[in-house]
Amino acid sequence: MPTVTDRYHHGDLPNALRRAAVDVIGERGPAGFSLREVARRAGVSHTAPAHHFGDVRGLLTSVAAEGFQTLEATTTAAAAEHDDPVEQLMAIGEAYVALARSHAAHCSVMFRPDLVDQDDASLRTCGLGAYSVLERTMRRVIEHEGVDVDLDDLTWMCWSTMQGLVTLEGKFNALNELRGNDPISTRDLVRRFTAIIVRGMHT
Amino acid sequence: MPTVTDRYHHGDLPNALRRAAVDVIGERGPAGFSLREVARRAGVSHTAPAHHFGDVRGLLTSVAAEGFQTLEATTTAAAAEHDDPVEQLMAIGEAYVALARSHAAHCSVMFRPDLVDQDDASLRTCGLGAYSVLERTMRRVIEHEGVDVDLDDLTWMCWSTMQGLVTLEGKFNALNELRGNDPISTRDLVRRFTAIIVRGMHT
DNA sequence: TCTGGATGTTGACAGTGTCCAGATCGATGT
DNA sequence: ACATCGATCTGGACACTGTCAACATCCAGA
Repeated sequence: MPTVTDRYHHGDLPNALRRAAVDVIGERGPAGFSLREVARRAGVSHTAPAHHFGDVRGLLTSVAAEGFQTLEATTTAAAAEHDDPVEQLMAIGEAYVALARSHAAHCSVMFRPDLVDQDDASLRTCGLGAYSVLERTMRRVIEHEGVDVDLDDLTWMCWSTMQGLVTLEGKFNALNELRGNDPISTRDLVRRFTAIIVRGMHT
Repeated sequence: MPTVTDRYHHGDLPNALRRAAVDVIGERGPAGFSLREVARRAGVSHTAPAHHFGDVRGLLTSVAAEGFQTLEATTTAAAAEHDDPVEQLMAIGEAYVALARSHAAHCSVMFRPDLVDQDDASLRTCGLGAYSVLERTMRRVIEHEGVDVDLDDLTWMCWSTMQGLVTLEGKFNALNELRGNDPISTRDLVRRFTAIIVRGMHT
């Protein structure tokens, strides 16, 4: 009985290619990405990906969109475990930095305009979905704190801080080690940063 | 009389290669970078760069280090134009986002572990130099505000927020446009984010 | 002066993305 | 049942890439 990979028509090649792409990026980084290597791992000819994604950029765009989808899913789930809005905000932050670890390949592509088609409709939709989770929570935080501040400002500041933390984490740890300090928990850092934002929104 | 580029020995090839590399990255993005194209623009054979930078990673590492150097220089100059520590902090933030525009090529490489040798000694030195400018100013802010908070925490939060702002700026503007809002000045955003951090450091 | 090391060149090799023509399959209509 | 057509996949080709080895050129110090 032929398995699904033996057949001329793969069956679900797009998903298989996405998984292979994530593996390759995870091992070699986005710079070492190779479309042919991806095809090889999916057990398919080197031109097969083009029929589904057009272009290397198309495949990476699809990976990025998948990243935003799981970001929306995990942050939604994390927020749902708390009632207090501030705790929800912290949980979202923790989920964000956790995702940067568990899905490093996706995250290393999501904000890279040179690798991804920023105008792709599904990418924009998925990005917006992830944003609205944070925005919804931030709205509740603002109400809970009873302050009068711009929702978009706060939402973007929160996202910026988390994203910056993720990209600078390496340098942060390097400096910490250089100075002989104890290693710092990124989760704790997220909580302290979030606390500063919440306090700082009061006039 | 032969110009410097006519001679067998270029004279200052490393700098010429760095400049060419910055041009290429600026036009094609870090993903479209090509060592041969850089050599072509410098008017030199395709293997010449190897003698100065070893491989492509070496050249990009050098570009990144240069980026940190000019970051240190511009933030230092920006801070020197004010006396009030909080104003200095804001000026540093403005200089940071300005650098992301004026030196987009450098910035698109500085925090990319897959493109750059993070263990390179000169890169680490330059990165530390840029960090210490922000740290010095943040120390003054903390004293000025008379609060008792961890200096490293605040410094990294400030850097994270600025860095996140720069990488998310595109998505931010896209959403803003989608909702039909007026375009937002990134400089104003930096000032508001900084103000939140300064307020939030009070217990 | 000559000699060694730094600097730059040429040629080669495997690997890459994309285009093109063709092969194979599955669903659809008769 | 069967022909057909579009979707899916293959193989070959092309220009381009990074790196290696062997060679050429030049400068500086013994």
